[in-house]
Amino acid sequence: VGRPAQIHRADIVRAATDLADEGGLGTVTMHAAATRLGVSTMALYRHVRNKADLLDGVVEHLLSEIALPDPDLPWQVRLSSMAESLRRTARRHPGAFPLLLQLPADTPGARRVRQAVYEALGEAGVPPEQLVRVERLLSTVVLGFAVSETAGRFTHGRATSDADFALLEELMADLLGRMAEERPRGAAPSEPSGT
Amino acid sequence: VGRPAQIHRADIVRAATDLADEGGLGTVTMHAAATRLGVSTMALYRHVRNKADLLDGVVEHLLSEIALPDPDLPWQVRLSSMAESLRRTARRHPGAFPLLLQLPADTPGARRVRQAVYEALGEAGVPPEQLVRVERLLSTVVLGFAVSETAGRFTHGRATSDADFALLEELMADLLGRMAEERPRGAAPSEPSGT
DNA sequence: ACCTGAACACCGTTCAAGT
DNA sequence: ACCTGAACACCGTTCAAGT
Repeated sequence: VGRPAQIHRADIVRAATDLADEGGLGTVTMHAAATRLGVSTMALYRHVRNKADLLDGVVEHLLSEIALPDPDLPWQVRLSSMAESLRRTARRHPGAFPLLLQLPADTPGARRVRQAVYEALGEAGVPPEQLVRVERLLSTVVLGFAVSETAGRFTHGRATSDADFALLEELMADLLGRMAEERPRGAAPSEPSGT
Repeated sequence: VGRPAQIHRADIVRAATDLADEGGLGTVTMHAAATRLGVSTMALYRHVRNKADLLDGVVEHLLSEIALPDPDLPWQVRLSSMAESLRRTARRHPGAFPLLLQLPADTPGARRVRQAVYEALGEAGVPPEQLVRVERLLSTVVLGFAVSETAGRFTHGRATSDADFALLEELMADLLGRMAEERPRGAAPSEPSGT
């Protein structure tokens, strides 16, 4: 009656994330995570509902690593820096990252990032009724790129990836220019910018 | 000595694909595929090297379903029709499709589609030394969209997806316009077109 | 040549039992 | 309250054996 917990949910999530990054998603196992924590497999079930819940935790952990930029920076810089932060997270977690593209993005961590994108897009002049749609499209494009870059569909080196991403950013800047016909704002309209 | 085979690789691949589409990738099991074919689990190992090889087969099967358009059609129509065919394949195989984004695209089936895209892009006026790069970017964008649309990251209906995809096509048309500065070809340059 | 039974080392999960 | 041992129903894979 009243034993202090030896492990916490965050420990298990971290162990699972590390396993995925070291050996791929297939090596993420209740047994392996428990062993890594020096505890029996069954002990995990006091802290996570089941394996699916554990993987949700991993996704949430990845999202929490995406840095939100200073809101006082110009919107182009903010979008661009969030996209870079997402790519860095993907590179840090090549095994676990593909989960992001497959789970419905409706968790607190996902909303946190999305909200910051909405604000930048608003300043960019995207009309409010188009915000949801534009964010969805941009995040799909960036996520798809990051997963491809990370999960092995691309085989070339970093320099090529960076150049490709720069081209993708130009494309997205074009989209923003196209969406922001009303409400002119202080941005140079044809500058290769955001997200 | 000399017993006629009861099952063939194609049967196993089809069974695995059906399982994935009905119950998700997690339900694809050597046991389940064998049961579906009315054969013992171990019989499969005469026709596929292991489970990874089976999943490669599934990817190849999906790629084979992407229809290549008549080469005499205008390049815009061809790109657009290949993209639509890919989306249809994704919708037909929601469980298995995400595999496409994660496996290196270096199989005969992948090359077959890629080659057709190269040809269309060439006619669009993309300079030869940019072909590989542009194709890579376009396929990443379309694949990322199709996986998101299919694997549950989006929760809205078909109409919204179609509208989003139309916007994505405009984006890609912008890219082609930007890449095709030399070698003017017979295309209307600002028409919402390809891939 | 093709298929199968038995076996092995692993999975996820539950439940009663220990402290 | 937290952890564990034993147990169950499942995995992928190998190998010797059947026809």
